[in-house]
This record gives sequence, structure tokens and C-alpha cells, in this order.
Amino acid sequence: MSKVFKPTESELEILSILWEKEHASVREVHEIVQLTKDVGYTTTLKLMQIMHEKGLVSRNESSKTHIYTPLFEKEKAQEQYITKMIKTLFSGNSAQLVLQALGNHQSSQEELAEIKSLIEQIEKRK
Amino acid sequence: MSKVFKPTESELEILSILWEKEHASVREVHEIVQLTKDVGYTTTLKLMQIMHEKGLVSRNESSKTHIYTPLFEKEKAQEQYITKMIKTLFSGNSAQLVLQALGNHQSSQEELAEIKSLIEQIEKRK
DNA sequence: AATTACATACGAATTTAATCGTAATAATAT
DNA sequence: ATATTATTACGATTAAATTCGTATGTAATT
Repeated sequence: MSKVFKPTESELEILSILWEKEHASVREVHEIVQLTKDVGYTTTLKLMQIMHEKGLVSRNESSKTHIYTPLFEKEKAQEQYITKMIKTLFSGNSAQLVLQALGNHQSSQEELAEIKSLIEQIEKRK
Repeated sequence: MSKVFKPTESELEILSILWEKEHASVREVHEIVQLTKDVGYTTTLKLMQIMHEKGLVSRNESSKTHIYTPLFEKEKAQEQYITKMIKTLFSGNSAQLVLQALGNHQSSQEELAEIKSLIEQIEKRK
């Protein structure tokens, strides 16, 4: 059974950068963090070191500049947070979350079609 | 412009209880908190006092037992968290969130129909 | 070889969140 | 009226998360 990670706010921000880039050095991550937060390089470094200790990321130390790779998968995180959100914010009603997301956030024609087709598939299974 | 609240984990738990009950005393909230967490009464009390200071809840002090009411609306919170989630966990792709929620969490026939009809409405508008 | 630039390690300080004990006060029961 | 019980207020402690300075090492530049 895989460990349940509970990344902190800052850790999640770093993870999302790593998910985007697949893997990255502290410098690369920090460059992006800096765009939204005004913190020093060693702060980002320290956070990533802690994440490494926790097993949230792996790192390749073969060159002087270590390269970090996320170990906590994006899909796992998504599922975990959706579940929690449905529970605490939508009283367990997942359809309500869907309606809200669809209503307030743009999707393309293709995406909407894809969603419809998934719904029809589910309906058939019943 | 309304203030952007960032309730902590525990605060969110208390809020979700208050949303459910409309309003409640510390005792009532604590009774429910206790079901999942083993903390003392004064801890819950203190948290709710802090929430009051922050403006997250109002309270009626007319009787000895104060009655708390959420000021941060559930709908606001939902929207705030969905937006954040789409951004950090779904790279901005809201349809992906919808697909995942639909795929992994049960919905009733009626709910699915409602979602389909919303999609069709959106499609028409384009 | 000396200097500069860039990287990690790590301890420590700071900030924020959570927990609880104790005192004071008000309501209720005896 | 006294004792018991329930409630708030509030300071203090603990725990967790974040931030950063400094030391140290390694690679690149002069």
C-alpha cells in the first residue's frame, strides 16, 4: 500500500512545477517560484531537501547540481484532493462539484463532448 | 470587494460543520469534531474565537452560550478551492477535473442528466 | 593558482497553527 | 445561599511550516 502524502502548501507548489517539467534542479524550480513569491534561494533548496527526506521526490546526485523528480504522482494527488473537497466542501455530492466546475470555468467544444460521452458511458453501465 | 479568506485545515473543518447546521454553539461543533479528532473542548473554543477575530464567523453573544454563524460562504469557498485546484493540480484544465470527478465518484441518474443538460446549454451559447 | 560563481548542507530563527490549563463568571440545581 | 456545572477568556506551550544566514565544497574563469 502506497504512503498517503500530505504535502504542505509550499510543497504542493513545488510539486506542481516538477509535474510540469518532469524533473528539475533547485535553481529551475526557484526561478518559477520567484515569479509569485519573494523568497530566497536557500528557502526553496531547504524545502526540496525536506521533500526528499519525506520521499515526496527523488533526486539524482550524479552531478553537482542535483536533479529532482516527483515521486508523488499528479494523478494520486488529484484524486486525493478531489475526494477531500467533495467531502468537506460539497457534503459528499460529487455532481455538485462537477456542475460548479463546468459553470464557472471555460471548456472547449471538444472537452465538453468528451465529458458528455463519458456520462453516456456511465449511464449505459447502469 | 470581499476579503479572500484562507481558512486553515481545522478552521475549514469547523466551517463545514457550521455550513451544515447553519449556526451552532462551540459545544455543538465540538461534539462533532470529537467524532474524528481527539482534542479538548477549549481547543475548539479557541479556534472558533480566532475565527471570530478573523471575521470568518460572526457570533451572537446575547445569551451566555454564544452562537456562531459562518460568514465565509460555502459557495465562495467552493469556488475558491476549485479554482486553485484546477490551477495547481490540473494545469488549468477544468475539463480534466470534471472527467476525473465523474470517473471516480458515483452520481445518480438524475444528477448525470442535470450535468448533461448544463453542458448542452453551454454548447448552445457558443 | 587565485578568484569568482554556483551549489549543497545544516543549524537556527521566525512565523503560523494547534493545543491545553487555569481563572473568572454565569446559570442551574440542591 | 451554596454547590455544581457549563461557558468564555486568555496566556502559555507545543508543534509544524517557513525562512534564511553561514559554512563548505566544487566547477569555471581569469
